Amino acid sequence: MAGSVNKVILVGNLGKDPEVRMTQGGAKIVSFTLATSDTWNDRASGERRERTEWHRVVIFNDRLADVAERFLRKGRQVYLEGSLQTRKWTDQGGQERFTTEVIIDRFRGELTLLDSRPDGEAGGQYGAPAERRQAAPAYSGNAGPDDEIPF
Amino acid sequence: MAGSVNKVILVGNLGKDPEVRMTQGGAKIVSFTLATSDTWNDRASGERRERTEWHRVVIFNDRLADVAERFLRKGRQVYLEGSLQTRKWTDQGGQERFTTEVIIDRFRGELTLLDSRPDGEAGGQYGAPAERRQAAPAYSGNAGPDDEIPF
Amino acid sequence: MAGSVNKVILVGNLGKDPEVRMTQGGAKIVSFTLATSDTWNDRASGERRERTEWHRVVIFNDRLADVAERFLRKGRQVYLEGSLQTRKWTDQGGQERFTTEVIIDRFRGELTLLDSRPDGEAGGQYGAPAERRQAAPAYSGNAGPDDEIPF
Amino acid sequence: MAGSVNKVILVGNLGKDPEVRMTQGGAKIVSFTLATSDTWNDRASGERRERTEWHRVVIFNDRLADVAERFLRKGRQVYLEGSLQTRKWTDQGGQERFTTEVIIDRFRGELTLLDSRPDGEAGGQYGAPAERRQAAPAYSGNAGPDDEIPF
DNA sequence: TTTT
DNA sequence: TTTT
Repeated sequence: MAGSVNKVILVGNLGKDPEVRMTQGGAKIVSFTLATSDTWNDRASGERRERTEWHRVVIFNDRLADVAERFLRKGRQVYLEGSLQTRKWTDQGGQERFTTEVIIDRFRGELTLLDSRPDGEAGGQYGAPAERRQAAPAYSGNAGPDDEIPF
Repeated sequence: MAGSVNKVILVGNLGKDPEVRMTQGGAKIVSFTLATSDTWNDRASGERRERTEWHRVVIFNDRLADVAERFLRKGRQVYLEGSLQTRKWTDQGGQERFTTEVIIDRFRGELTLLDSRPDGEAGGQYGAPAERRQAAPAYSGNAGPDDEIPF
Repeated sequence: MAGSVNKVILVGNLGKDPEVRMTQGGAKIVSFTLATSDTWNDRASGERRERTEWHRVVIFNDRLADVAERFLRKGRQVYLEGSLQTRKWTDQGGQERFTTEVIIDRFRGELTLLDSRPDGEAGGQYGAPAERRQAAPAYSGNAGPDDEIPF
Repeated sequence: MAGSVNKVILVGNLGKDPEVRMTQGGAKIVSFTLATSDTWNDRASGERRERTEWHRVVIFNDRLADVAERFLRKGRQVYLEGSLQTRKWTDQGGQERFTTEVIIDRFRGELTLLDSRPDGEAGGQYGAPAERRQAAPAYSGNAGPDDEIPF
């Protein structure tokens, strides 16, 4: 392959609080769904139409998994970069299924919180835990190692 | 929605010649699969690993559908931008299935051919039709209207 | 040229209200500066460092120039895509100078407002004019033509 | 800053072989100019117009600086991601000048070679050194640390 | 000049 | 399931 690029850029809002799970090896994996929305005027009717797209995001990168666990909550707006990956799995009936996810792993991906909320007004609006209320609410980072992350 | 972004950027190679179909309304739809590839050294074994990801791309934009039909062929390397869309369909057994595609439509998307081949050396390498051999082999365009496309 | 890509993606805040000017031909041109910021821990001292980068953005696209004029104000957070262009000019001393700008023109570019403010709480925070207070505060659009813009 | 993004994506060709220099601290810095090109039909005359844009790229990331030094040559086509940075300097007359560059540093950036050339046909076309002729000609990497780079 |  |  003469060089390839597989990149997704999303700005959207979390549909729910993220799910956190640990691998047997002790690595943290955080996943959530992110909504993006398009609105347009229908050509025929002139009516305003809207379509919401739901994206499944999975973070394998240890550091960004930590950040996601601490700062991401239902409703929060986020900018992220990841790559597309389609995973095969078998359903209860033994049928092959495919699920496409946006992956942030140790190689690639970024996560930036966009709608920082000052302490006072956060008001549990996003179910923010203690950490978020105390920490700087805006975070930005890429998939690099600890000492190379600008925050 | 306080502003959202849904963007995919891919550089890869077509797995097959594109498929062209027409809607009842006479619009052209072109679809193809695009391969991207990652290679890395496994942390444990140190072995070189490779993973190819296949992306399903669908072009609803009339102009870019034309370009894709004329210039894209199996193996050809392309840069493209589109947006993610997951479509629900029902399989033969009546089961709901989901397929995620990269959409280039009248609103958004770009297509740029990267591996232009001068006439002499094309040699049918990509099954290029007459048009491609005669036309300028590198094309770039976005999803805008006819007179706004830079080519 | 075998296909090329020239794309800038920025999320930042306007340093001032945008400037609007008209060409002799009656086209509207809107320009502003956008701040992006990086923070990181210095490797040697461990101190937290910050650097703000200022980007000069110029919108030649009629539709997005209108949107920018109506909705963008000092402090507002925006996502945008454009392309890089370096312009030569001559200073008062007759010396050649170069300025690099992020261009949104009739061919390419996008503009999405990220920090929509409901009427009630906008509070003149961004000097929002009457239009903004009345209109839907979140806007998203690309450089396409009128009837192809999703808003 | 409530989260910001400063990203440039370019696909273009090197204008010259890259320049390599070392800092006093022993870090390698590689810089080059990259051409991107737009062609369009003029609205008034209908004539085909072309404009080439030159981008100044500077790589501070050790690993990618190595890759650039070894594999990049005049004419080579590359995909890269970096961030915009405007640097102030003083010319011989004591006047302040500004230069905008695309930076790939230890925090952010990617570099992917697009026009891989098999050994046989490279033919010194890009002044490829011994390494390039022997090594896998397609390379892709991001700004992460050694053991996290997929190649 | 923004923002946190 | 988000958001406006």
